[in-house]
Amino acid sequence: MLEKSHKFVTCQNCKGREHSLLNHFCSDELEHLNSHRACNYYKKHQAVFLEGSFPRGVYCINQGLVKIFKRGDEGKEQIIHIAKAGEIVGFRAMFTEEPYKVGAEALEDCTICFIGKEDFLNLMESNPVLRKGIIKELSKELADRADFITNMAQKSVRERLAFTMLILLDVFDNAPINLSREDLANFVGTATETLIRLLKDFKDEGIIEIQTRKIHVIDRQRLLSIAGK
Amino acid sequence: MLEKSHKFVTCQNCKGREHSLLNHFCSDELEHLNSHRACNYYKKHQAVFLEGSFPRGVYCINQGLVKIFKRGDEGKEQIIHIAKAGEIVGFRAMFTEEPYKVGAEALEDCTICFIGKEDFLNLMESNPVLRKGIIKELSKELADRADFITNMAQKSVRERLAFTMLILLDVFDNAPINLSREDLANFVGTATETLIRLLKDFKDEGIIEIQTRKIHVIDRQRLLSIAGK
DNA sequence: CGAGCGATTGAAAAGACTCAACCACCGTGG
DNA sequence: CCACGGTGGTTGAGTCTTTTCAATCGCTCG
Repeated sequence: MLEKSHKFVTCQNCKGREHSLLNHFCSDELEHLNSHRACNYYKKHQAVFLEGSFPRGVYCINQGLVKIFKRGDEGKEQIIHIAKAGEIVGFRAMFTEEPYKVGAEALEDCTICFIGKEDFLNLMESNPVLRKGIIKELSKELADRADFITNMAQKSVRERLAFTMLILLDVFDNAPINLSREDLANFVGTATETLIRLLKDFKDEGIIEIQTRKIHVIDRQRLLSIAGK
Repeated sequence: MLEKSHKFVTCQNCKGREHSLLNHFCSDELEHLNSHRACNYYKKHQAVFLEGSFPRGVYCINQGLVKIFKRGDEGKEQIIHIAKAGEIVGFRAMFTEEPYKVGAEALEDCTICFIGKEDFLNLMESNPVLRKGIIKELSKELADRADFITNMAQKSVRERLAFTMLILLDVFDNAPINLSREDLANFVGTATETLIRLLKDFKDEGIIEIQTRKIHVIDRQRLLSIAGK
């Protein structure tokens, strides 16, 4: 279905937009935005943009999940963020005028709209609300990452796993978490084997249920207390 | 000296400004900026702003170093950044309209100018170059933090120490690094004891020289290769 | 039905942390 | 001027977490 449906996506009918940075537009602006965008279909595992390449615009997720990650020296991925419908990805590097320092890849089949750099910058120039929204968003993410850094530095893998699962609960809208063990490990920042052992612990403690790949969170409260704070 | 000198600080004579976000102003703008600012003296260890308090403006460092840190659940600090002369600190939380998620504290005696929230936002509103500079800065820091996260997740303490020392080499303008062992450990993200042991290793390997508190980097190249990348 | 990749388990080793004790430097007050 | 107390720095030993490596299992897709 999704393979074709991207042809019918518009800003006007975009579900994600309501909760996004682009939610305040009047219908004229919306039409303008809509006419400067092109929707594409991305297959699971397909790259949205590559670490090291130059930004040509921004990507607005209409449907699906996209992981934002960085490769360490040994090639191991560290997942920095998982973006869902409504989120715009790839605009940070655009502002720095440097190549992407992170990569983005579809975690599942996605429909994603592209807005060219010029168009997007013009939009920002003429639209103070969008501008403020973006600045606010950048600032929020900075705070999130300060948190992330602190967690990485001070928490055990078990605590970080709990913390990560809480994030994923939100990303997956309380539906079962559906990620490869490797991606999960790369988000938590641990070895895949360690992650698997800890998942088993959580299962034994009745915090989660596991269906091969899918993880159901049973006891959210418990996760909160393990994650600390 | 410094105790009095803050009374004579102006935007016009501020050394740091040249390399800062506020470097492109014409003399009229500079005068305007200057008249909306107040310079204060901060003693070593004095708080610039507190985690949890509400931003009332921004702090522009005229002289000295300021650590930006976050407390983990057990109260241990994680240093996120060390800001030096010319840097503006505390504007991120201002944009989110939420309390500070990090704290800031003088690492040495400092002179720091304060610009009120309203004034600073007005300045941004009327000055597109400043605005773009800020957005660019926020984006750059996001990329830096993605790096930081990846380092934390994937590098050994030894590698992180090398990486951190390279950052500090810049912060201290290639002068000896002068931080408490605890602060250093809290920047690297490790226990103080572990940090001390690793410093000794570096010393034994001829990479650094230690004078009680001060650390001289002898072999920058070596640090680069240990840090990886 | 077989190949192959992702998931899982086990055992051993390494890295880092904790705790406890000790040292050294610095400023204070007698 | 020196003894004192305190903080920050250093060292050692033991422990625990986490990683690594190797091997096995079991889906899923062609």
